Amino acid sequence: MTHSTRQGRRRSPTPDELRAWRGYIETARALDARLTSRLQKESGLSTGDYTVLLALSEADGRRLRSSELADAVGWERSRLSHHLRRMEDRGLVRREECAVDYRGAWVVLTDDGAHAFRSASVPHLRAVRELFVEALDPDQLDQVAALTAALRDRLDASR
Amino acid sequence: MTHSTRQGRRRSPTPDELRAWRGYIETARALDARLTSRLQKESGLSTGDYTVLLALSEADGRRLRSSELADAVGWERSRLSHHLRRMEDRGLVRREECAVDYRGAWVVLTDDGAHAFRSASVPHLRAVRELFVEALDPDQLDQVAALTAALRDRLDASR
DNA sequence: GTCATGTCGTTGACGTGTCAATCATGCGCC
DNA sequence: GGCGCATGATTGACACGTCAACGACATGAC
Repeated sequence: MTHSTRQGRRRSPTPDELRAWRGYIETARALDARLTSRLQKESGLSTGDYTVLLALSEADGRRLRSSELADAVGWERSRLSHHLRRMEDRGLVRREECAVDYRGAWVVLTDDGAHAFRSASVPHLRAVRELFVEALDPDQLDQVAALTAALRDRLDASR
Repeated sequence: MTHSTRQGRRRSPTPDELRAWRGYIETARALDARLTSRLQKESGLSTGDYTVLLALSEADGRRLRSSELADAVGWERSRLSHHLRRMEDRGLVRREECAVDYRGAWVVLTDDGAHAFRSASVPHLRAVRELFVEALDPDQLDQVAALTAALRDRLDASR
């Protein structure tokens, strides 16, 4: 497929550029929704649950301080706090007092949480492979990596 | 950048493949969040509002049936209904009875809605250009189009 | 010690998204 | 006309995300 000639810097995106943009963002959203739905059906977990459980599984003693966990998954504290409350209600994690700094708290992976993560992991990775990895050829996978790096650079540069 | 050799079909994604996946989905989410935040600050609209207003602006008589609008923006009816209630509360759209089919309803763009859309449009398109179009070179824009088409095909095929 | 200030984490309010249930109307069929 | 079913749209319940405000503790200056 070819592209329109580029316009001046002040112009609005061309129709082709807008199509690329819409395709990009809508496909990502659709993929995300599908993965979320499969994970939910197969394991009763959300992608947020999965992300948190993965980080805790890899942590020393299967526990992290709340702020460490927030950094590990790249979430805001408030978002994490809300999510942990829901996960704690379902018995996936547990909060414990932190004797070193009484402002803080440990987030501990429970046995139920560890089990849920193990059960979810294989079908989830299979879904990632089926819907993303296998949809692209090796060159395209490299292109994705380059593209996302470029987009992320621009995003970071303009923050 | 090079990629690992591909593994058998049953294997989990390789670390490189997982990195590509995470990069893809997280970059898309970050971009989406940034665009949403800019649109909100500059115009007081959400991306959902913008999508709805765009579809209505282009419609004959600046009005669409609820179901036509749902198709135009690719949303579930329920989602659209919730969103329209909030937009109606803010005076951006109005619902009218449909005399042809009393089950249905017209969704009508109000003058306030049209004005909000016009004000939002230029800064929003500028943001898309700055954060997406200009971050990529022309080849990469073509690659995005091809990539998303491949991903979407796979998504549709496995539905 | 105490006061100001910063950090850790939670909470409430609210916008957003999904799912299942519901309600009313249209429509074909007898 | 009346019955059954499909369709248009809304609703309620709940999960999720952001923002701003807050309470509790830590820390350094004095």
